[in-house]
Amino acid sequence: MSKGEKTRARILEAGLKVACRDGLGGLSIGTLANDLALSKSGLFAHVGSKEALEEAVLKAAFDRFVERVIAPALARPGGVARLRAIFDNWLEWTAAPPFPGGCPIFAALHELDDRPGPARDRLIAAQRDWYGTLIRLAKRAVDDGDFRADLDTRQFTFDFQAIVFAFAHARIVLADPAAPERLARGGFESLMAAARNARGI
Amino acid sequence: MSKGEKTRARILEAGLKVACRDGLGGLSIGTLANDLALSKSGLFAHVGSKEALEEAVLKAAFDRFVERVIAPALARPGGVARLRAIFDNWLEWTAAPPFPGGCPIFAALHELDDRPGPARDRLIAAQRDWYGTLIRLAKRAVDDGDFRADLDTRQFTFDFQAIVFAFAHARIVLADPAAPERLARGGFESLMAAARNARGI
DNA sequence: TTGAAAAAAGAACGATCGTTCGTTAAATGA
DNA sequence: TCATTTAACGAACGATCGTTCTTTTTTCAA
Repeated sequence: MSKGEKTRARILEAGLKVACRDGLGGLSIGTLANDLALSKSGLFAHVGSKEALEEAVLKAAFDRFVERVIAPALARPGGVARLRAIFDNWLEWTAAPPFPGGCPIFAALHELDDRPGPARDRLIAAQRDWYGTLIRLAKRAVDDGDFRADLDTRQFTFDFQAIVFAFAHARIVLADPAAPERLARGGFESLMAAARNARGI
Repeated sequence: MSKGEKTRARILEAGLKVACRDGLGGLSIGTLANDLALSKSGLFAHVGSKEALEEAVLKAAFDRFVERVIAPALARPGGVARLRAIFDNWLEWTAAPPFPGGCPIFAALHELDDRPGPARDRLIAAQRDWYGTLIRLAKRAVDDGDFRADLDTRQFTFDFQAIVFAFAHARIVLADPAAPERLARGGFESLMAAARNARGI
């Protein structure tokens, strides 16, 4: 790893931190350079442009999400076990993202949803992949015989995601710090129970 | 209505439009003044400061939400009818907020969640009120005899909100434009069915 | 119609933004 | 060790940011 690559990694790490707290729009080449004890132009040379920096930071967020949420879950056997692991990991990711401040991907989604361009396209494509992954896992659970054969896997995925989004919201809003997780797990178990095969699992 | 009041109303309307598209952070006194064919200083005199402008625009968003989502629903009789009306209105609000670009309140929540201050406090307080309103309506539905007596109204409210959040997300992400509403209504009917009194309604 | 009050304009401020350029310092491979 | 590539710096740019003044125009009531 050359010096340049090392510096770039430091930049993306610091950028991810800022993005968690203030979103992609909160990124500033000047303040980022200050944080890293670099000159503005020195940092600029590494990233090429503000837009490229935003994209690189977003990609770093994706990589982290895969590493923390998806990959460990896919190591589990079977659809249900993987779905449960994803739920756990996702909740933890939401409660404690790479850096304090909230999920950077979720923040980017709200920042880019009305700013057409390649960054938005890439982000939406990634979200569709995510949808697809969850649907595939639900189908797998059906094939495993753990979920009902007539389960609407799209609806299941929608409801699955809904719980996590509401969890993220409740964490910000509700006064009782234990409530969000309790509510999210309550909703999740109901969802799983409703999806279960009649014979139970 | 004096001239000043009229101009201020125009400012807030235009500000709300910008906030829907780019969030509160996207507000700029300069560009806002340009849009309204005003001078920067002329507009500034009306709002006092950037922060005050953000707060005023956020308040305008709240007022609009009450007007479009809450008030019409509270005109209905009984807890269930009001919950159904709120769901319908909220979905429509999410799909077509005052101006194109997404719910300004939701966007503000993500912008302010890590920026302590009176604006954040007011926003969170409003969200708690909203939670409280939904819980109260669910209790009302229990009292009406339409919902199960042992219903966990907090869990119901959590699940209720979850569906709308997932709807907002799906609208941005999913390719099929009809899918989000279909999924949201599917989830909602399941939720209502599970909450219903055994005797049915 | 006149005169006070309110509204809007205009110019300038310090700061920060992303970006470009030319130059210096450091790392790297032969 | 030396030559060359790479990394980082420093200064400056035009633009925009929120804000503060002073001045001009408009509104509105007596």
